[in-house]
Amino acid sequence: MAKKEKAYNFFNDVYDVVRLIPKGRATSYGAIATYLGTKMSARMVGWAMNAAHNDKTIPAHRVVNRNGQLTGRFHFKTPTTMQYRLEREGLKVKNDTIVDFSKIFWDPYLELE
DNA sequence: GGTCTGACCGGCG
DNA sequence: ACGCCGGCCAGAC
Repeated sequence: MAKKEKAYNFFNDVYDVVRLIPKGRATSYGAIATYLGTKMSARMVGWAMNAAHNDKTIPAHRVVNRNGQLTGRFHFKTPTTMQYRLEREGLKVKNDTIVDFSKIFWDPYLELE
């Protein structure tokens, strides 16, 4: 029971951080994992996003991999939904990759301290 | 109930 | 520079 709750909190923390991502910015799975103190478990962040589909308040499109690549685009309704939303927020996406990702990169570790 | 995979990342050959 | 491999945790078969 307790273990399950712990895992649940981890997912919840991920959602919480993702929700804090400002419009027009993006972060990476690894950055979130690092902020949560489980940098080695960046995979779990992605896994958490998968479950995040249940909650539409989570801007999963603002979370990409360290390359700024929209690796999770196929998990949306359509493969272009993720790119469309990012572009609508003022970001530039080329070849499924965020242009100037390092510039718009939102690091929770720095922003949230 | 063991095994595999997954929206990742960093290190090593 | 490129490619492979291990590691982390949780869920699906």
